[in-house]
Amino acid sequence: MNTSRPTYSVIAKAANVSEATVSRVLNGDDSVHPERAKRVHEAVEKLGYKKNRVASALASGRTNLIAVVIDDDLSILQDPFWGTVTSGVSRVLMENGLQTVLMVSPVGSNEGGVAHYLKSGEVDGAIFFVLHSDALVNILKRQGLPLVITGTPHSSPDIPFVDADNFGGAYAATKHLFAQGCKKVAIITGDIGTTAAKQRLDGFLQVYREAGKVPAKGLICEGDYSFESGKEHAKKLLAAHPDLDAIFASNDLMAMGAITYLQDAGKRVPEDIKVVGFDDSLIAQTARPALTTIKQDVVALGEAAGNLMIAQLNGQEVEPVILPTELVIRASA
Amino acid sequence: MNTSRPTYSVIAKAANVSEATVSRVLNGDDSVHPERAKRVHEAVEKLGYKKNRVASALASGRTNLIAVVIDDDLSILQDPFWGTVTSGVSRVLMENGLQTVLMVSPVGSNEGGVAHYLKSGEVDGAIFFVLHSDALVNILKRQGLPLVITGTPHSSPDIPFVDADNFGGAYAATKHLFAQGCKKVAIITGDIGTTAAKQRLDGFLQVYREAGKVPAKGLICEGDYSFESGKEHAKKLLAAHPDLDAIFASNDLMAMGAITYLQDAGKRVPEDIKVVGFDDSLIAQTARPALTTIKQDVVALGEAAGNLMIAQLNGQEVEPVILPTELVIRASA
DNA sequence: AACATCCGCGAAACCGCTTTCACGGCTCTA
DNA sequence: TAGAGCCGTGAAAGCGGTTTCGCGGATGTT
Repeated sequence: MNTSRPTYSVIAKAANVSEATVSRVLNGDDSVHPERAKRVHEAVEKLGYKKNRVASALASGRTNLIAVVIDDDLSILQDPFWGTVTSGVSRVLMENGLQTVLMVSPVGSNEGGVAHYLKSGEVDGAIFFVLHSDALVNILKRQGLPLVITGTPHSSPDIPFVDADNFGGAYAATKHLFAQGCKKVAIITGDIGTTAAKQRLDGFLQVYREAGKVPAKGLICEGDYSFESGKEHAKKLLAAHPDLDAIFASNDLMAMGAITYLQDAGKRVPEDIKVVGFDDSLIAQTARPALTTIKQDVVALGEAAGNLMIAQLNGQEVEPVILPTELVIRASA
Repeated sequence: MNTSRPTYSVIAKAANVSEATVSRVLNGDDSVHPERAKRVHEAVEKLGYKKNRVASALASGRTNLIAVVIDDDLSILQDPFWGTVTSGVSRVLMENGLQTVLMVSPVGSNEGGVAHYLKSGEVDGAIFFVLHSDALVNILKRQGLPLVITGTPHSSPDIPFVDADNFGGAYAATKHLFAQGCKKVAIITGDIGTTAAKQRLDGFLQVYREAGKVPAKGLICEGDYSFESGKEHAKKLLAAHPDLDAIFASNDLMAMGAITYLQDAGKRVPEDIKVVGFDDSLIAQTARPALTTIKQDVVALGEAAGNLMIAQLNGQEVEPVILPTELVIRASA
């Protein structure tokens, strides 16, 4: 910055008031006489004044920065899911005069760069994605930092979170397969360390339970959300259960992996084996056959997270938010 | 923040030195006697001191914040491409002690929130993605803000940028199709308002030129990077040119759209018509047939952008970076 | 031995805004 | 009409670092 910008002192002189008054006017304190307020506004306008947010942050203790912490390595942003959530968050925050600071890094220990940054009071709040451990979150909570978790936390009941209705989605997907007449329905779960994967498995099991059955041995496989893992488990499933007639995969990518293997193995989808995914991502629409899947409103998820943060900053009590999911029937089941 | 953290004054007392010395030690000024520096470090360690970055920013004029500006609406982050670039940027910046401030918003005018924010000196630099207009960039440039553009700028020759070798990639893709014996090769370009789309078209044309031919009328169509647009143009192409034997699409999504239409129209890919995409995104790998495409190292793109920013902050002269692209041969061509 | 240099260090000003505090002038009550 | 209570306002003290400036002593030069 070579061109120095005006400060309060300049504005104050131009408007013939004190700096304190300038501050009051610019922060919406209505105890200032309208006439003087008007003079201040005019001076601001005329001189093209922009408040220095850093100085403001130092003096007030509010930075207007919210951290979005993605507790994972970089590859995670290649999944459009988190990119989309992030944009939702970012938009809501921006509308409320807050900026989004993005931190993509395995949080792991409580002493890494991210932890350090969050604890050093440079942000007014933090929104976590893909939380692998509650340790840091609990520490921050204790420090009084407003927090929101996207996805269901493991063991921190008192931290506000937003999540999709994983259980309901998985239930609907599995129910749909049963309704199509499938007898032997398998599930490929996600990384079972995540609560979402667990909830989806629960939804799946619930359908079996209501039908008075239990899934045969080997029909429950633990994947890791990757294309390869879908392929691999489809192979194992088909080998162990030649009469398999449906697979519910915990995300679209694994569903695609499964379909790829099944087709290579000479099975027709959906005629021989039906497949349902989860997420309704782009690949679900471009796949052949187009993938039947569970749609989550990902932008809404981000917006909900942002709104939960705003509410907390305003001192409101907040409740966890569970967003509905929806079965999207396409060609694969 | 209820728990108040120690300040320089506390550290200074504990180490029995002045605040100035504490500052010097913590900023790596090696003119301090090792013995006293050691005392400072011990005090810092013992008291768990963390520097307040806001105060530091105010005093030094450096915020350690770099804006990543995506000049588009939210939907853009649903394209994993930008998410991936962002992670590359973020990692490099973080390694250099900088934080990433994400701003997803159509920049458009020079007076919106983003413009305001950038001009108010709260970031040490800005990296732009998907620039639709050079107006704001030129203003910021004039203010002396370090800038990096990801993608080739329209008309700002003096602003450092990073880009993939679009021309070379398109050239390789088209050349490959010719080498496979194709006679009638069409192109579906991206939004021709973007420099990348233009460069890809140029690469395509260059191959024709070298072969001493010109593409027949109607073989060049302008798409918009969407799946639908790929479908639509494939339809038009096939209608106008029943003997078409290859399509080069400017991104994978349009390539997939084209393949989808061709297959529905009873054409076999690659036997009847070969298709090449661009990006090597996830769908290229999951597609059936797997898509032959041009791979760009997207993470490297982000890292290059980050490094260009770091270099500028260090006062180094920087040159634009063009990253190589690579033909990935799969099943579709 | 006398004088110019250099070096490590602390005092203090400063970055630009926020917020407390107290003061002068007014209105209100008894 | 004197005392209490309000209100709009400015002076000034921070917020927590960074950086300039100059001092005292050690070193180097004739």
